[in-house]
Amino acid sequence: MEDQHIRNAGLKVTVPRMKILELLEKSGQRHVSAEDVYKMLLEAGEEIGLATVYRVLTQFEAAGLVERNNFEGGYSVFELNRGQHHDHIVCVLCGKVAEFYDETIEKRQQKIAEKYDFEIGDHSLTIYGHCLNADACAKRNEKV
Amino acid sequence: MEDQHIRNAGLKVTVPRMKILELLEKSGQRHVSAEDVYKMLLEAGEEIGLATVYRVLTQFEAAGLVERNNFEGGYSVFELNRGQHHDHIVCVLCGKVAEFYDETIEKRQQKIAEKYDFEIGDHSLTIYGHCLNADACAKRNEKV
DNA sequence: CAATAGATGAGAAGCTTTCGCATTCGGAGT
DNA sequence: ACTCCGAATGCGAAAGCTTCTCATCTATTG
Repeated sequence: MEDQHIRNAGLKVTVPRMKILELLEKSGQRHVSAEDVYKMLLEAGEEIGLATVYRVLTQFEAAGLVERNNFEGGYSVFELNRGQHHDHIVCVLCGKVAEFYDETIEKRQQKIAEKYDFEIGDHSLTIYGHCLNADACAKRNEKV
Repeated sequence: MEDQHIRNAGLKVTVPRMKILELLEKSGQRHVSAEDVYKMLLEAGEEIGLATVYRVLTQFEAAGLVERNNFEGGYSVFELNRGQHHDHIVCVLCGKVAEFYDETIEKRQQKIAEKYDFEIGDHSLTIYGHCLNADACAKRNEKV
């Protein structure tokens, strides 16, 4: 159950925390921002403050429940930590994110980290590019 | 000459633009923020506005003169585009940045991009980790 | 050297995120 | 169930980075 995850993190099981965790589970592979979470919960009729969303997401991150990614755009996005490590490829134009796992890159990455005296943490590698899927990207191009 | 670079970008050759470009050249491999540039120029006795620094850096980026990186920390850092492609490994604690180039990763990266219908642009890949160099990182740990 | 389109600086404003504080709530012990 | 205390919440204020507005100034062209 979700409440155990929260309890294990040393946090009290509260309505906002449960709702946020449920929402992240429902979001699947989608990467949501704090604002997204806030708005979705408001629309779902929940009474919640934006500050709480930020606080809870930060706590969940510290507890390893969620992962935070700072892609281009000036804000953070979050996704549930499902235990299976993966990296991201992000479109710098439309913000689209795909997840991938590549053993070769994983190994080379490790070598490079050693060489430069780094230790790789959880979320570690992001490829930036432009996605060629016209739908999403075209829209952004017009705005920019 | 630097002024030709600016001219080629379709921009007027002005004092602020020249000073910013010179400063980036002097900064070498260091990754500087807009605020850094602003303060350095002020200290050097230049009369310049922060808004101008942001504007010029954005224009230089669009012109391919500089590269912008959004590492963790909530702000952008810039470096001169020297034509030689490289990627970054960044310490999420102290912000230290190292540059590297790895042919193997470069190829795999390309494959992954194709697979997910992406096109890789200029600055494309960032590895995040913790640097093990006690000096810099220890300082940040105290603050956090 | 004059005209004009473009660039600048200063401050206001925008956006994401954090902080401070009074109020409310979860959960351990009775 | 009841009480109590520390923890959590929501709100508004505030902080940090970045962009916008606009009046003034400047680089370029003829």
